[in-house]
Amino acid sequence: MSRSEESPPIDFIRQIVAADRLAGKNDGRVVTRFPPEPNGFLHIGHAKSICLNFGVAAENPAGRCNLRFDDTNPLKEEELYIQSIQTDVRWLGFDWEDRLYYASGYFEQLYQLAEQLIEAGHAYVCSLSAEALREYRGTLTQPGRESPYRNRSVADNLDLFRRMRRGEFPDGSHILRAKIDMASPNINMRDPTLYRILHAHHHQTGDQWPIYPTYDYAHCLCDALEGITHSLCTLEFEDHRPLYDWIVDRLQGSLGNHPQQIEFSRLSLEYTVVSKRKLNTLVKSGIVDGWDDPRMPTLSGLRRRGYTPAAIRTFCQRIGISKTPNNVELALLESCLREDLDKQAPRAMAVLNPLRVVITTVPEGQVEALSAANHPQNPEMGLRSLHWSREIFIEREDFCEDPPKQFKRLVPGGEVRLRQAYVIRCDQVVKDPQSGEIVALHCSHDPATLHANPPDRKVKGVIHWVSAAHSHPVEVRSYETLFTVPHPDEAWQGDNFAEWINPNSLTVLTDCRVEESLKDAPPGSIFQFERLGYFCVDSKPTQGIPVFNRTVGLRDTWAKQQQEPKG
RNA sequence: UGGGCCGUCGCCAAGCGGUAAGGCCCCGGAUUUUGAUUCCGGUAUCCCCAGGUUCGAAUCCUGGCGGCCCAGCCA
Repeated sequence: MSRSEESPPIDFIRQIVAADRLAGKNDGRVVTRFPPEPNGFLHIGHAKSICLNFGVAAENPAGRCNLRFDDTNPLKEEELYIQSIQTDVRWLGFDWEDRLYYASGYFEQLYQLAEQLIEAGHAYVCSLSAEALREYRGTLTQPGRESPYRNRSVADNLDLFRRMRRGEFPDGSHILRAKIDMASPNINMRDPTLYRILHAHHHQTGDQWPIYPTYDYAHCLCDALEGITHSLCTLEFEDHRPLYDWIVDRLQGSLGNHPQQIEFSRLSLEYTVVSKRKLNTLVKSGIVDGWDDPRMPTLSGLRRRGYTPAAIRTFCQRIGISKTPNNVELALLESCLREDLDKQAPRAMAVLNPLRVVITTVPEGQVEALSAANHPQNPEMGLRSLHWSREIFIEREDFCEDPPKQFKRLVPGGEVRLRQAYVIRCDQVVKDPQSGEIVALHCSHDPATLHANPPDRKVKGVIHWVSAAHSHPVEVRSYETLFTVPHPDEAWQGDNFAEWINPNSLTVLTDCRVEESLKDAPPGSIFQFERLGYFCVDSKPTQGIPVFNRTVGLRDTWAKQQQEPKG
């Protein structure tokens, strides 16, 4: 565990957990769960919940966190997601050991418990249509009305419910409802639906069930059945807590424990959306390449982009846990990323927009081996070799004929250091006679400057380079945010999202060169291209030249200065 | 005009009646063969507003204002 992950901050949830343990509540046990619905890929918002739930468990002696698929809606869920979710949670660095559960694994128990509720007069079968049900519910400001089926006898309810289970009724013809209070100011308490008829194939239970429990009914009971002590969820479930408690209270005799639901605010991140529905729209509309497109905030997208699990964990720790509505700046995520990558990533040189440079002082055919440190601060990362020869490439923007003030790169007649190599001077600029475009530079090098600075003069600039003959062609994909506005969730109403899509979210550079040591870098491996940023080898197989994804740029104070209007 | 929740620096976020932590961003400066990293230093007399209680309030009380969530047989 890295330094930045040493001491998790004590947020209000951890305070409650600590106080409960001190008070001896739940015999000191701390059991949490991460309960995703397998209807999409996990994203950065889920990471917050995963880090919280697994984190709280890990911080407490004998604490445990279960992974439980909340699979009560077969219409929306798929086996595919079950696999990807497990991959992502493991990748993030968490382990549920042998505690992998499914809400569907409790279907029989949930059914029996429902019969108990009916027998105790707490639930009834309602035969109102969906539309009628809506009318009877009332509105935010007006109370609802009691269903005409509300006072069916226990025997009738039991009979009907059993027949629902046997599959005797068509979808939508009946539901099982809790008998609570149609006049409650909390709409969730107006006789909420517990079971619906759905003749649908379930990815886990097959065609065993023609009825399925709702979230409100299943979630609290699964928690209780698993011995969850602290059921952590996002703020929108706050209004459901009275129902959660109501159900568990009615069935307490059969359950034995009563988990405590605690809500925290969900993550919202600048310039991105974190809603499965909206992410799905981006995928379906072809705006992105898939759920793992490097621009997506999904864990699979972030992984492909080059984000590390440690960076995401640190991020989740730094944003904290609270109930405040938030919109976290991208800068914080990127800062966590750079912090981790700076330590981890071996350095290398790559030129994204090559400009040919002929070193006239190096004879044709001469090659000199140079060695370079893989990390400037960490000698343990070793050395690699580079080859110095007559023709090299430098970055086009590292040369300027008419430089702005403070420009410390290469200019006509001026000197710069080539990183890990010699100081060169630009003697001649070669232009295309037709277009006037600069096609090459003729430079001379100072052979005394390999590991030493010239004693008689100061060379301010250092630029990166690759040997023309020894470097390899690669494609580089550079990314920007998917949206042009910092709060796309607010702007995105209905299907107007196209107007907020950033047309420059992907830039493909096909004429890049990387140094020789990167020739066979495996997919997923990540490097710092010096002076440019962090880049990783794309993990999707490609035919043709290798593809590098730009994970994130280096902090660039020069670029920032250039953009700013003077004064 | 129903109910629930939230409001501390540009963005997160501590604070739990004793006189505003920290991180990110930002601004200086030092070191640097990455305009990177690292390192120093700076940045809320004030905590949505207005009253009140108190020797003392961001923390307690009252009243406002602003924001978010809820009317799926979704989760």
